[in-house]
Amino acid sequence: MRPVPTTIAQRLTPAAELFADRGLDQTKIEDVAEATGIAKATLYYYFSGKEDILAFLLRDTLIAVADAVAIAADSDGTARERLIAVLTAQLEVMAEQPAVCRALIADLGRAGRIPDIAQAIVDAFYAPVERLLRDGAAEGSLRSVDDPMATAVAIFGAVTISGLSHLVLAGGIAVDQVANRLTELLLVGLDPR
Amino acid sequence: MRPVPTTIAQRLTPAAELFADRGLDQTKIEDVAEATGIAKATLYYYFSGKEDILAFLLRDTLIAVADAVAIAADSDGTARERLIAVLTAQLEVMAEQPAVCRALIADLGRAGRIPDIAQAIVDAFYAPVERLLRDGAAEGSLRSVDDPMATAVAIFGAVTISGLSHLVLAGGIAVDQVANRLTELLLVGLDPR
Amino acid sequence: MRPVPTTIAQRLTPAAELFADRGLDQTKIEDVAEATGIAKATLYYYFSGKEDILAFLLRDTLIAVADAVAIAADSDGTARERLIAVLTAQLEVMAEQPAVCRALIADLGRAGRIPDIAQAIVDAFYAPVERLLRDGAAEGSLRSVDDPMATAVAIFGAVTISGLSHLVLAGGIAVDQVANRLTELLLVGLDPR
Amino acid sequence: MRPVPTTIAQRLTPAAELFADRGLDQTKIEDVAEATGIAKATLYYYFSGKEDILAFLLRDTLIAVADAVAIAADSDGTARERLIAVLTAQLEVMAEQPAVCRALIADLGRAGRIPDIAQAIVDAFYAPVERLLRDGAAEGSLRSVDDPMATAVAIFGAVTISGLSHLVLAGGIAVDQVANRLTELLLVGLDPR
DNA sequence: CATGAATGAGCTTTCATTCAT
DNA sequence: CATGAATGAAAGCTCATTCAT
Repeated sequence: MRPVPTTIAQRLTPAAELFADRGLDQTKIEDVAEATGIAKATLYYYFSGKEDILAFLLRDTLIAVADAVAIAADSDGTARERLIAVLTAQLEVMAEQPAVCRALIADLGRAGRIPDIAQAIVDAFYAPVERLLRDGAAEGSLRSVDDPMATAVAIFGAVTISGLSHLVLAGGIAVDQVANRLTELLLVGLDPR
Repeated sequence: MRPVPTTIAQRLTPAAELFADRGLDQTKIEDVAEATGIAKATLYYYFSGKEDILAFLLRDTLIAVADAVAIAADSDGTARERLIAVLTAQLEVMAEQPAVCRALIADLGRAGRIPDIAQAIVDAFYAPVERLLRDGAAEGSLRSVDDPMATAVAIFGAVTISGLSHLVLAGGIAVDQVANRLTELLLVGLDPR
Repeated sequence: MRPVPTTIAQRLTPAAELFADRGLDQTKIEDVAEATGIAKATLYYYFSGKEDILAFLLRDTLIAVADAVAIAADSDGTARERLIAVLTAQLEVMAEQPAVCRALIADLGRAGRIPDIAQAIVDAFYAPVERLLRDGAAEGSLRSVDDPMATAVAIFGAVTISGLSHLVLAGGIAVDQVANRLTELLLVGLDPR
Repeated sequence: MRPVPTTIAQRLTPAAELFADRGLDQTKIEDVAEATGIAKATLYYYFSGKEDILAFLLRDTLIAVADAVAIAADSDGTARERLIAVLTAQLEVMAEQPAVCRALIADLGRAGRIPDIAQAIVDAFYAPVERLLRDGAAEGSLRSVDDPMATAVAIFGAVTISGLSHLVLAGGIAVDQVANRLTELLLVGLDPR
């Protein structure tokens, strides 16, 4: 693929909306062309097809997530505190990039099949949480769990589906509120104190 | 739609595999015809199209989930105990119908857009959990949460994404193990005791 | 490929005209559809594409040539007489199927690249002539030549290019006249007697 | 068209290969650009399109043929001797410019449709042979034929198809050998002496 | 003079869908 | 009831072509 000029990359945002609303297959390249104002043939000049455009958008956002998460994960404080910061950071990026995130989650199946993207999901969501779970267990700020990766996956599910649900039903994420509730559920649990 | 004869319904299973593997749009009616051994035109005799076939499969499985969940939710014991039973029941059906469940979750976005199916998801997954959260809070077997529906959504995310992850990566779900880990995460939480 | 029904095969003749006039690439499938009255999608139902349609037509005609030539080659008489009969038969089929033959020769390069067709050309044109050259040399009715295959190729060139030239310039072949002249050139030669 | 600088003209040879191998339509301007190292837009600066590039190459070679043939046709000796010299000269140029010649013959149909080129073919191949046939008949060194032009066409067919066949199958032309065989066939004929 | 970037215009191809049998 | 045959409608993708630099 040719390097995508910023002028093109910037105008691509409306495409995410389209992909999120209708799904990849129900979005015609022509729709993307119309929505972005980029000629169909120009899209093909820079991308190999629809899937490549979606992947480009996802990659971009996943890198943003990974960056924000890395900062949160490497901040000061206990692993417990940093875990909260990480979940909040994840929700924050979802709130900022609603369209791409909806597209990502709604099409999880396909996204997972693009190896590039699958790896980026791991890097942005699973790996940092898993590491914090281990760190927390080691330092005593979090309970030790059997299989940190499996737990990270469950947390990913809780966070992203919650986020998606708010995006779809409420049109946006009240990050602090959602983060608080998720934190309470995941840290304190549902057992009565 | 004409009532689907059992002879047809039974041969439809391979279609779920197809939908799960490639997604609805990447699956041609012709593929379904070939995989099931039912002639293309015959499929059109009973269904209005691909989406209708998928909806038929999803509906079937969602009813199975709803039934199993209803039994678990209405069993004896505290709300806490019944919540565990419900999550286990959900995982059990996922383990029994892996293809349909993969299709359901991988295409969550689209599934949510079929109103029929959206309602069935609510009935099978959200509503019973929400009810138990309320019951548990009332009877004291579960901690009271601010927004039971939001919590139910988070739980749905944790359970289904965990289940999906196991289906895809491990090829199946070790129900008891997964249920135990999820129960621990969701009930006990990650805070050190 | 599906077996092509006779109803379809018969209506295909105008396509040969198109291919002959404009060449394969300058002929749109849509043109073929229009000229034959067969819907574009129906053409794709029976053929894998333009090239396949052309190959079908060529194959058909080459078989006709091969048949006519075989009869001529196996008739009574000396090899010399039968060679004349063969050349005449080749011209006769060219005269009967002008469009396909023009398409064949005008696109010799491409035709030669379809292995199927290349073989059919050998069977219909080269092989029988080569055999007669050998037979004639053996029985004494024809002069013995160094490399009968090379001579067969030269004869093929003289015959087909002559035929093509008449088809294009005169709109048809006066078979007897052309055959006589070619026979004289190839048998008697240009040397003064 | 702008006058083509020699620097450009020289680098054009690989294009002939492309045209010969795939045909004009199956060769993209981009392929030509890549094969020659001349930027696509630069090709458009000097030529009006693909066809024009091919015509340029053909014209060049046809002029070479015409020149070589004119020298042979105007040499000393009987018409019979000069005819042999002409055929040899034709084969010689084919041997020297195999790619262009393959492109010319393989696409005879199209080439004939470019008026410029059609005329050049007549000048290079038909006309000189026809003239020699007439001269030979007049001076008695060649048998008189009914229709010298038709005979010239047949000879053109025998020569070019033989040459093409050797180019394609043997990768080159053993000029003297091929010329000898053709001379024998065309002058002496196949009748036993 | 030469060219990288951008695009308009089409064409092939695919598929969901229908219907006569 | 079930289906093979046929097709309308669409869309992805390609490429020749142009221009600003």
